[in-house]
Amino acid sequence: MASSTPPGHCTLTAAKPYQNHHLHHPHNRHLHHPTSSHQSWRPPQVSLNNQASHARPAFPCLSDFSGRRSTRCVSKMHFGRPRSTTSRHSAAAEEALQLALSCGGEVSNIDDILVDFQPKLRASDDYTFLLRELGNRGDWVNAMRCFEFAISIEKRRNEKGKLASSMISTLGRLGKADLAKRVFDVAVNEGYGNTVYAYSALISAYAKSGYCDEAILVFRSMKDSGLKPNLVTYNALIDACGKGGADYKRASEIFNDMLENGVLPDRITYNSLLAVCSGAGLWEVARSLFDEMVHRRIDQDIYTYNTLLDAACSGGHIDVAFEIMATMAAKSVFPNEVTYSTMIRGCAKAGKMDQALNLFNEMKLAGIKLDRVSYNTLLAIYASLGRFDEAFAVGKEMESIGIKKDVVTYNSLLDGFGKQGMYDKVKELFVEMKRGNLCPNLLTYSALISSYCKGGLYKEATEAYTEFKRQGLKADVVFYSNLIDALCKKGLVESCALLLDEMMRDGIQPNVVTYNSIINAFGQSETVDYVEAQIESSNSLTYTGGKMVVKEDDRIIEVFKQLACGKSGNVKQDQRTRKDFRCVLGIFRKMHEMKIKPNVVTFSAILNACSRCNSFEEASLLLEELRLFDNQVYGVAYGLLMGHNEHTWSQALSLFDEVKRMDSSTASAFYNALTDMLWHFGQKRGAQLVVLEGKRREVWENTWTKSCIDLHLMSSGAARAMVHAWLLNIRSTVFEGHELPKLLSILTGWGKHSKVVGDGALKRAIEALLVSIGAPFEVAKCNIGRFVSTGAVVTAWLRESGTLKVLVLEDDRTLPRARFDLLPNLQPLPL
DNA sequence: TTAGGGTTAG
Repeated sequence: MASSTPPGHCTLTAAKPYQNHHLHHPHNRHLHHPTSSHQSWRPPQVSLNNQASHARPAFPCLSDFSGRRSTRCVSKMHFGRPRSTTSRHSAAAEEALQLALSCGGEVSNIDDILVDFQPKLRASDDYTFLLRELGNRGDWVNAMRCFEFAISIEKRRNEKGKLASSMISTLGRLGKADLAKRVFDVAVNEGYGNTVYAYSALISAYAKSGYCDEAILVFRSMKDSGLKPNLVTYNALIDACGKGGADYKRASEIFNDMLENGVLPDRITYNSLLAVCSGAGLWEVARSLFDEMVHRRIDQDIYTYNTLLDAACSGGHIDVAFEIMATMAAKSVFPNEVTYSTMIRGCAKAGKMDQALNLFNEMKLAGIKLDRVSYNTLLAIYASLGRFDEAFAVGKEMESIGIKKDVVTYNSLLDGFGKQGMYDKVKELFVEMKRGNLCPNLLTYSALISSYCKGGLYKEATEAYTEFKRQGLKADVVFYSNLIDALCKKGLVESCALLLDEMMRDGIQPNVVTYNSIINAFGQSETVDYVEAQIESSNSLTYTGGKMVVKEDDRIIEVFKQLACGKSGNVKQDQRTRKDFRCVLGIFRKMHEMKIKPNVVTFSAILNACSRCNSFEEASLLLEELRLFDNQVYGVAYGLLMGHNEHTWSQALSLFDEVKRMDSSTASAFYNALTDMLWHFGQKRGAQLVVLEGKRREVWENTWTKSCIDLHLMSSGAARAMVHAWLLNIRSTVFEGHELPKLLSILTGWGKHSKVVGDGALKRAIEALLVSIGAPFEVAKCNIGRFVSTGAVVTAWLRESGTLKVLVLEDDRTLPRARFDLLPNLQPLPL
């Protein structure tokens, strides 16, 4: 029977792609000890060690069945969020600011204003106000000018220190961490920067730019200087752990350090810890922290809730997120525009577009004004769906209320048009955004270059990449993964191997997404020779966490040039299967070596590669070998493939329990891949059992009624197994003496959900199946994605003597003999 | 000192 808890030896966690740790006992064990002091509490612990403390299974379990589908990194941050301050500035400072703002940001003007106002401005308060306000408007040049002027006239060390801290934090908010460091260094050298405030501001500046290592170094040097970190310092440092790669282990170490040093955590500490969990995909830990906050009587605020909701949405728990959102008002924390855009994005990611759009209406009804991000979120949803008219309408509405399209708006549009293969439109928009003086960022170039590669426009890709480098932008793991995926989808695995090599040379560690893209390319690739050699030879290039080999030339340009010339090797068709599978194993080994945990997507990718392979021996050998890495996951796939029903099924149910915790699209991809593989190799009964288990667990929404079966979210194997099950189900209705509905429908869609838009592969597979079993259905006149029949015709067919035989599925292999009597879930289908 | 934009399966 299905168990609600995973087996003891199984550690399926929800960690971010670049995290390799396992999480032990995520639930906070201190919740039941109300008398324990802060010092006795520790945040839920994470271990970097893969070895669980409890008994080891016969085979290790190394997969990370993370349901997390996206990551957050600092490049997404929009800098310069205005800061609300309780200012102690004078009316003269206000006047000076207005004057500075009205004269267009010329440096000479600000100098004149500063000189003119000098007699009226009051020490650090007024200058702090001026430089902060200028900074809030993005004008860091004049803010610096103002700071330097104030420092030059100020004699008191204390006041100079205040100015320096303000300048550092202002630069930090603007993402100018390097400049902030320069200000800090000068301040320390000149004897006014050695304060907790200056150090904390610099830590925060590094945090905002995602430089966690640097923030920690500053923290250490602060301690070395004899300064005692305070609450703000610790909070900023924990924040750095979130923004610099969602490192929960580090965050919890800092938290412990904080407690040991007698600094009590506050609401912001918890909010920052929650943000780390959200970024790391540690939903359960986030929930424990939230409970801990309640228990500790630390008030929750809108940040707490919004971060918690983000963690829930990112973990695929959109229903839980709605439940939490519904409790907010009772705590006098009212959803704001951030709450809504978080939830809307969560819905959109989970494929619940109707709910996402409903939330927009709800937001308007609640009188919450849509802001820049809300509009961009809505626009991105439409753009991602290829609904460009609606996306542009949102853009217009946004502009009509005075919010200009920004770089995020354009990034969404570029991405959307790129995904639809509308490359001319991509080019046009890129020109338009530059004409509007918008500065393309890493995300812009990532979308642009990947789109061009997808479209085979390598000349354009080269140009865009050259421009990207010229801007001084640095590629990150997502940039590379996106590019690698685009090339993999074209079957250019050779080029991907080069890029993989290049990114490691550049000191960027590939993550599970990078490798999953490469695995996905197998079986549909043009060539595998080269990648195999690369995977083997890149042993010496294993990432060590620091800077790696200094790059001599740019291999990305080289790759594009080769592609533009049409140079990509080919391997004879008959050599592919064997090599492909050896390669998948090689990649798996490499991931293991690099401590990159395969996840559920890896599993689906491998099974899909098996489904593209015509050799049962090769596929079973691969799965058998993969059991050495993770027996729970690959043991189930292997067992079902081999027809080992007895123990496999109970293992499978445990695995399905794990999958149940993930979001619906992740879960359905898993079931789709598994059933496809089983169907492909003739394990049709097994495929049907899996698909029915998926149905029982509501993996696909509203799969069937008596009159209709909806297959549009299924793979062809899953759909075919499901059609058999449905027909057997309605057959039992007929034999029980009930009438079938007048009209029966089989929905396949027309390929909207397939990788190739309009491909219709599912429809063709179902059509062939219906023909082969003689089912009397035909394509509906008004909907090419629907097969229809009348109840009477289908009843007559179901009553025919030969129908039952064609509907009941068998496995090609059943070793040993299945013992259905022991397993209630394996009861034969109702006949 | 804390919250909402980009990559894999489908």
